Amino acid sequence: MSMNIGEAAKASGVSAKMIRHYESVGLFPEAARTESGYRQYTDKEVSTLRFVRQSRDLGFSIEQIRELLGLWQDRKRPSRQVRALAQAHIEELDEKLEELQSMKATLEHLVHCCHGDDRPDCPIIDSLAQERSERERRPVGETGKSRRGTTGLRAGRRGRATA
Amino acid sequence: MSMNIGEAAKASGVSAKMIRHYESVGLFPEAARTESGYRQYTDKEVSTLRFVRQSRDLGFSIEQIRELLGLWQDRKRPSRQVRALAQAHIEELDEKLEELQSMKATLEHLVHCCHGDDRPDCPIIDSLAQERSERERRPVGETGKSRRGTTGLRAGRRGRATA
DNA sequence: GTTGACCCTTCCATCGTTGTAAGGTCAAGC
DNA sequence: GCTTGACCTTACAACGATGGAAGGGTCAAC
Repeated sequence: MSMNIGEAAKASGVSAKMIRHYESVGLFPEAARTESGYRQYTDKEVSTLRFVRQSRDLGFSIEQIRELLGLWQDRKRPSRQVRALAQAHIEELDEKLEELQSMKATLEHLVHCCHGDDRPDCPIIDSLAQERSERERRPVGETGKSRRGTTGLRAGRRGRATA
Repeated sequence: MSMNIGEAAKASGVSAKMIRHYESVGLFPEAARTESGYRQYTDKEVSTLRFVRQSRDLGFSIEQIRELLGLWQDRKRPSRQVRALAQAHIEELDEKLEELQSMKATLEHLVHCCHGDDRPDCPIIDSLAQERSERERRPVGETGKSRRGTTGLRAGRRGRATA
């Protein structure tokens, strides 16, 4: 019924490290402690940890999970809110997917063009070295606010892969 | 022919900030300086910056770009090497794509199941709260080395999204 | 009473990029 | 000459989620 952090980690699938981290950023209320300072977890808290883990597995951010937890614990939540959150996340995923797919398509095209032998001639290198007109890059700061990257590969992207 | 960092940034599409950063991590030789310490760039260096930028746009990491730059500057490189680098990167992209697509599919299924109205009943929340057997999660540390996450969404993932 | 498995906190690293702070330089206008 | 503003400099912190290590305390078994 009551367990140390290691056991809670095993039972929930969230590492002890991350349990402490979630507590420190307030995703979790501080756990009860024994006299010697060990954190103690109940089955209920393990369930919450499991909820967090499932959400992480679906790619939700900490902030989104904070909202999801709130909705979960609110028995009167309108399911519309949950659905909207999920829908918004799908759209984020779509943006990332698009960007990755665009990169992949460009790379595949280039790889296809490159004979890949002992000769130095290489369209991949040539393409990377090639100048591109301003028009081929999305202008910087077009929205006024610097748009965050969407792939997670990198922050602050503003271009689009082109062959 | 010779310009300050701001102009080089504009001409290459790499921010002044990042130019300094690339220099500091040794992706670049240190730029020449004026008496007062301002960095000076030639057109040739701007070309290199442009090369870096194009590579970043295709999602190559700094280390990969380091290799690409080496190959670019080696006029005798075998195109095979460039192609292998690109191919490897495509495979990385594929891993990320798969993970994101898996998340998206799960979310879409859940969103589809949720009526999304004023009622609190919500299969999305239910699914997140649901316990999953150990078998449904990839065991931790299966390869001996903790495998790095592939999405960039998060580090150290070990699970797979399931509906 | 020692050993080993666990727990504690704090700091550091990753990755690429942006932001901020606190200052120096330079060219133009007055 | 002096101010102004745009530019440059460095150094530091932040993001996001996680892992790792250092340096210590606790607990149960032997």
